[in-house]
Amino acid sequence: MPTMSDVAAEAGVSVMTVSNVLNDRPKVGAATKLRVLDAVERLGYEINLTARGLRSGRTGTIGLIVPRFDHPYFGELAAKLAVALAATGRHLSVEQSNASPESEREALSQARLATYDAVLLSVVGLHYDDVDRLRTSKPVVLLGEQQMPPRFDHLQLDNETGAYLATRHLIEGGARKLLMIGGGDEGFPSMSTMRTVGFERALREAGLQGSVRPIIRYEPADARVAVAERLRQDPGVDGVFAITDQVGIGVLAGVRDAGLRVRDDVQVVGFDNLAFGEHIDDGLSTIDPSHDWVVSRVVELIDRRIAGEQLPPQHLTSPATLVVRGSTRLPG
Amino acid sequence: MPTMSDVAAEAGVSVMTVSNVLNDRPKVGAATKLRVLDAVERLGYEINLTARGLRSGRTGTIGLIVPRFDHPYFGELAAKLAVALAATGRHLSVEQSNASPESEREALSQARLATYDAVLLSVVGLHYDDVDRLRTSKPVVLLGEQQMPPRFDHLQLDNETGAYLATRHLIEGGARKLLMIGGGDEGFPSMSTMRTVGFERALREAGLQGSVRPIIRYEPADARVAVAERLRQDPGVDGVFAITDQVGIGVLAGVRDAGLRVRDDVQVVGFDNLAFGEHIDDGLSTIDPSHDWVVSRVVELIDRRIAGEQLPPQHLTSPATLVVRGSTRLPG
DNA sequence: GTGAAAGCGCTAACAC
DNA sequence: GTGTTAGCGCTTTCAC
Repeated sequence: MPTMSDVAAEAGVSVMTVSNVLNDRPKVGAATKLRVLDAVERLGYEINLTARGLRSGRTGTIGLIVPRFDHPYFGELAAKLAVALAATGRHLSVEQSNASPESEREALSQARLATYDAVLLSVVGLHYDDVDRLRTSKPVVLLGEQQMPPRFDHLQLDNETGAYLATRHLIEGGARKLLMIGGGDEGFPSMSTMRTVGFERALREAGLQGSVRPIIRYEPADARVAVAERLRQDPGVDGVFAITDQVGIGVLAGVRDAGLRVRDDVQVVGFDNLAFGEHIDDGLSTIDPSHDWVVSRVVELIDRRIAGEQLPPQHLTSPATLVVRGSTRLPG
Repeated sequence: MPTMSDVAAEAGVSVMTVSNVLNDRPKVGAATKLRVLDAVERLGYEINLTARGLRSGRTGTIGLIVPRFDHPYFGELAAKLAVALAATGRHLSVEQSNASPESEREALSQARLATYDAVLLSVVGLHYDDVDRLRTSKPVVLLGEQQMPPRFDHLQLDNETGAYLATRHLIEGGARKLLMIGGGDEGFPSMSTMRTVGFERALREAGLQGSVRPIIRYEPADARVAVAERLRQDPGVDGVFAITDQVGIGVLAGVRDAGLRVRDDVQVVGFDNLAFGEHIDDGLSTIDPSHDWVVSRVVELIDRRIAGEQLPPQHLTSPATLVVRGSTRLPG
C-alpha cells in the first residue's frame, strides 16, 4: 500500500503538500495540486484513516449503538440517520450492544467510543447506572425512553401524548373496554410507564375503565399469546393499545387466534409506525415517532458538539402523531 | 485521557510491560502484572484502539456492509453475525452502502475497508464491476446472489432449489395457475434470474404453465399493486411465489385487495423466512435461507483468512429449506 | 521477564 | 504556497 511519502516523492513535493491537497486546505497552488492528484492516481494511493485518526483525533465517523440489529425500529432509524449524516460528509457505523454482556461492556467502553467523533446511544435495555458510568471525551447523545443522567444530551419521544392519542382514538371509534398490552408502571419513568400513563389519562377523561397486561419481551409471539389469553378470559374487550408495533403484530394475530375480527370486534393501535404496519391486514393504526424530526435534531446537535460548542445538555422530545389505518374505526 | 506511559510511570515499569500485561502476553511476572493492573485501575486507563491499530495493523473489528439498514433481511443476518463474532472475541460494525452514490463509493473505498480486519460485503445492488474494482489488503467475503469476480470468497443461497421447492409446494397444494412476483431473467445469474429458473423448473416438471411479473423494487407497496392488478386481469391464478418475504407481505395484501382469500383462493409462498412472516395472517410460508449455516461458515472463513492461511477462493452455497405456514395448503 | 529504541502514517505548528 | 520538525499512543524488534 503506498503512503503519503510515496505520493510526495512521485509528485516531487513534501508530504505536507500532499496532505494539504487531499484535505482541500486552501493554500495550495493549482499546478502543484494537479501534480499531486496525478501522483495519487498513478500510485492508486488512498489515505490511511487510522493514521489520520491517531494524529488529528477525528475520524469522520459517528457511532450508533443499538440493542439489536434485528429490530426494525432501529433499522429504520439508522437508515435515516445514515442518509442525513452522509449529507454533512459524515459516516455512520452501527454496533449491537446486546449480543452478550461482554460485548455490551465492550461497545460502551471508553476505548471503543473514542474511535468515533460522536456516539449515538440507543438506551433501550440499558440502565441509568450503565450509562452513568460512561466516561468519554467524545460527545454522546442518548436516544430512548428511559430516565437518564441529565449530563447527557437526550432525545426521546413524547410517549405519554402518543399513548394518549392512540387510546383516545380507540375510544372515539367506539371502544368501551380497553386493554393495553405491554404496559405497566415500572416505578420509574420508562417507556412502559409513560405510555401507560397516557393510556390511563385517556381512559380517565372518558370515564372508562381499562386493564393493563404487562409482557416481558416486546415480541410478537409473547404478545400474541398474552392477548389471546386475555380475550378469552375477558370477552368484552373491544380496543387494544399495543405498546409497540412489534407487539401490535402479535396482537393482530392473537385477536384472530381468539376467533375475533380486528376492528369490527376489537380495534387495535400500535406505536412506532414501522414500515410493515401499512401492509398487515388492512393496516395497523399507530403512532408515528417523527423519526425525521429526531434525525434532524441529532445531526444538528452532534455538529455543534463536534465543533466544540459549549451548550447545556439538551433534552428534547419529539412530537407523536396518530396514523389511522384499517385496524381502527374513524370517529362517528 | 491517560496513556500507556502514564500507567507505566504509575506502576514503575516500562510501557512495554504495560503493553505485555494488557495483551496477555505470557512473559510477565505475576507481581508485575498485579502492579500494572492496579495502576490501570487507579488511573482509569483504557487503551487507544486507534494507536494500536496503526501500529499493529489489526483492529479486532469486522465490517459488514449492507445496502440498507432498514431491510429486515440484513438486520436478522447482522444480529446473528454479531453474536457469532463476539464469541470469538471479534466485533461487528455495520455500514450502509446505498445511502447515496458518494457514500457507496466511500464505504467501498480501500481507505475505509482498511479500518477492518476483514470485510463482509453484501453485494445486493452492487454490480460485478463495482466489486471487481475493489483493491484491499484485507480479506473480503462476499454475501449475496449476484455473479461476482471469482477471486473473492463468496457465500450465497441455493436460490434455484429454494424457488423450486416453493413452487413445487404450491403445486402439491393444488395450485394449477402460478404467478411469480419479482421474477424475470436479467440475462445474468442474479437472484431474480436464479429464482425464476427454479420456479420454471418446477412448472415444467408438473407440466404447468405460469407467468412471471417483474417489479423494480422488492418493496411491499410495489408488489401489492402488481399482484392486485395481475389477479384482476387473470382471475384464475391460484398460487403466487413471491421472490422475497418483503414482496410476499405485499402479495398477501394485494390478494386481499383483489377480493380473494389467501390460501383458499390463492396460495402464497415467500423467500427469506423473515421473523414477521410467522405472524402475518395465518403465517407466510417461505424458504429458509439457513442464516445460521451462513454465519458459521463466514466466521470460520474470516478466522482462517485473518490468520493468513492461504486457500483458494471459497464459493459456498447454503441450503434452502421449505417452511410451511398458513398461506399454503399441505399436499393431499 | 523487562526495557530501550524505532517507527506505523499522518497532521499541527510554525518557519521560510 | 511549501517544507521542516515533532509527535499522536501504541507495538515490533531486539538487547539484556
